[in-house]
Amino acid sequence: MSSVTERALAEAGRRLRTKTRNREAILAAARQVFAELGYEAASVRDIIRRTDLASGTFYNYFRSKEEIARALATDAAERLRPVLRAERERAVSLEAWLEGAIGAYFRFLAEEYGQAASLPQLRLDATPAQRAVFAEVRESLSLILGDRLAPQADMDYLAAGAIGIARHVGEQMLRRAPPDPEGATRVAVRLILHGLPAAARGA
Amino acid sequence: MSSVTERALAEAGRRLRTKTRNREAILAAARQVFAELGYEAASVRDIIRRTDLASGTFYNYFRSKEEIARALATDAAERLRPVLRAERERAVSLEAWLEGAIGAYFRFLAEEYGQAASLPQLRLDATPAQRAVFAEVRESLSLILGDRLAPQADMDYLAAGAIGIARHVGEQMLRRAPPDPEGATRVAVRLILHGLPAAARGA
Amino acid sequence: MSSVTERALAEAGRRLRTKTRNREAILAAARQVFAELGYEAASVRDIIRRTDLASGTFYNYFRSKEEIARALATDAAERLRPVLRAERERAVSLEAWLEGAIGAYFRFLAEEYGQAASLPQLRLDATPAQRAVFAEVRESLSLILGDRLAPQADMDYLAAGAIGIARHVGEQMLRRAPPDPEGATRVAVRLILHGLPAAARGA
Amino acid sequence: MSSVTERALAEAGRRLRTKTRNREAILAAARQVFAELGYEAASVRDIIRRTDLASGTFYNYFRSKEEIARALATDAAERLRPVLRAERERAVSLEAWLEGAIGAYFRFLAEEYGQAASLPQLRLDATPAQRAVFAEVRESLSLILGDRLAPQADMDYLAAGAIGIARHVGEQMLRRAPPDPEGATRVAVRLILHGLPAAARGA
DNA sequence: GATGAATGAGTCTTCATTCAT
DNA sequence: GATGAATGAAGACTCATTCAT
Repeated sequence: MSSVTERALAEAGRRLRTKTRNREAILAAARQVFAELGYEAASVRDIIRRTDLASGTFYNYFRSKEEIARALATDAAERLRPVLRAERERAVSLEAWLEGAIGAYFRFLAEEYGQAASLPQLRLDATPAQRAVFAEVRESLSLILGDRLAPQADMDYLAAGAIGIARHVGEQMLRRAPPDPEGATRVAVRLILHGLPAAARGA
Repeated sequence: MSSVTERALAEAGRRLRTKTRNREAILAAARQVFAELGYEAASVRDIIRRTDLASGTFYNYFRSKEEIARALATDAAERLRPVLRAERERAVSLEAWLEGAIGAYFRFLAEEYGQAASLPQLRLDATPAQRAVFAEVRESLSLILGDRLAPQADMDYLAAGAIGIARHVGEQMLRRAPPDPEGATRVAVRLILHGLPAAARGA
Repeated sequence: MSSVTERALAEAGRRLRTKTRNREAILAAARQVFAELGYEAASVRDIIRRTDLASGTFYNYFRSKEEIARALATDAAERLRPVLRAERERAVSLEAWLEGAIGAYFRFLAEEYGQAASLPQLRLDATPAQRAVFAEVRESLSLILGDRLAPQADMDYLAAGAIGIARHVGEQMLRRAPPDPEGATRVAVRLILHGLPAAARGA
Repeated sequence: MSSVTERALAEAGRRLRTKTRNREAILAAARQVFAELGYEAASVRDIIRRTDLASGTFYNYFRSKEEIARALATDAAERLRPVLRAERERAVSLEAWLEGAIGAYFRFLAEEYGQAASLPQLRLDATPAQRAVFAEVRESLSLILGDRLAPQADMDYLAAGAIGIARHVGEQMLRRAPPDPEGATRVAVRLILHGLPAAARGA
């Protein structure tokens, strides 16, 4: 291998690594900023200011503010969904599935937003990938409940309720430092399985 | 009473009524616009365009866009809180209180946002008045659960879970036309009282 | 008429006059700037800087940079066309028509761009109104030439040639201070009617 | 001659050829892009994207976008001028000179811009070389007209008229696919020599 | 108090140019 | 000499807010 080729390869490698590093830095900054200010209030300059890059550089990586927001949301949803799916396949009972799925979600939240000075403005149904997560949950519930599901039961309301528990308990968890995914999971699962009085009793 | 004074009084009355009417018109328009577009995307011109007033007039009633948003949130919370408080005082059981409180909340949502073309971006903890609602709920729960509440129980998580159910089922309800506060209340109450499997069974 | 109404009317009148004045000021500034720099190189700030208005004010009068450019072009074309049309109807001979039309065009140029420090970047075929002017000329020529027009004659080339003369002689005229529409018209008409040698002879 | 020297020479030759090839490639791309988009709207990236070079490489060949535009204009003018000069020297009559010069100009246009999807924004007087072409034409006309030129004749207007014909008929020609330099030349020459009525008669 | 045009700071985005490799 | 990512100045445009009438 000629030294010219060698050098070119080394160069390409280095560049690729820099690009990846920059991309990650921008994504991380955007995650924080969106969490703190919300999509609209966050400006591209807010994002780029948290990196050591120049404003124009942002646009070498993302075509627009909207694109990075979508990328972030899609990315989160796409990392979450296979985990939920795996939990569904592994689960032998509603309880087991809830523990797996909610635990995974809370650990994900803690990792993703544990650093952020503030709470994310989660909109669970904005992008296709996010809608897919919602559908995944709804479908898993139907499947696992099976014939315990009365015909007149309103699956949309029930799934909304379960997701509501997970999201609000999750938010509450993020308010604490350090976040405690295990404890939060225990409460959320009990709430969903047995209701508030039972959960309050510590059952 | 001289007729001069009389006339002045009449005049003052008329003015006051106009002021109140304008203020209400602006608040109503803002409620709609914020619900449809969210706080940031909504512009003062969007709001004022839905009234028959001029843009400058907005600032005779509210100091800024932020102030009207806060006023709206506070106003909603202040209308909701006494209702919740009344329900607490009247309630003879957890079930009765939940039915009263959630029913009131859902009817409130339906009235307030039933018209809006889109969902409100509620942030239940932004203003003092909103925080007060959260505290109200938390306290009511503590009170009503009484000694059924194990010492190690995490009241914040539990309240968050209950509120999560109410908010997400409420949002789901708003997606339907027409909204059905009674049905939604029934599901939410069952979920909170007995958990998902029981609610699914239609218990 | 109550003094309230009176005052309101006076107010409305004053405002209307201010609006008209501002609009004219912006148009005049834009005319200059576009002439000096060309459409692309000219910035809205260049335009607004030549008025005593603030940058945002521009957008109270024109939706965009493109719109004002179109407005300017359309406006010029729409002032020119009826004049050309009138000349066509009045003309008893090709010579009379040319003198009328070219004279009108040159006087128009002198008025419109005589002040400008530099030459306009005229694009005679960009907007519909401009195309209409070109069509007007082409049609007038056909009509007036009548059966003196050989069947194989290429009207597009001929009209282009006549217009080329008018535009280049016109530009040349604008380079002189003060511009001399009469002299320029005389040369252009002779050139078109009899060709260069005859015009050179001063025929 | 040592083989080291030989190899160095070969190397130098190869480099020179590469440099020339790259330069030509960039110029050709720029010619197209400027013709299609105009100077301002064209970006250096547009130009470089039509070559197989990298964006930074552009600046090894041209100091700036402005420089390449000037180079292009100068280059065109410098290729055109000797042809016009030769025609002047060869010409035995005004007609012969016009046929030679305009024919050369139209063939030049057809070659240079025939491919372009759109028309060039020619500004015949921007660069020194372009001004030289104008002067060349003006001078040739004076010379050839000789004493047929009345003392009071305005040579600037006359030259402008002739050039106007050539440019507009030339543009018209470029609008047709394929361009027809011979036909266009015939019309332009007749127009200049005898005027519009004669040209229309097909004389 | 009502009006609505004027203001100018701030937003997203583009692009000529530089520079480390 | 070639590469292509980084830079940051500059542009078009928006909008909360002010203010003369």
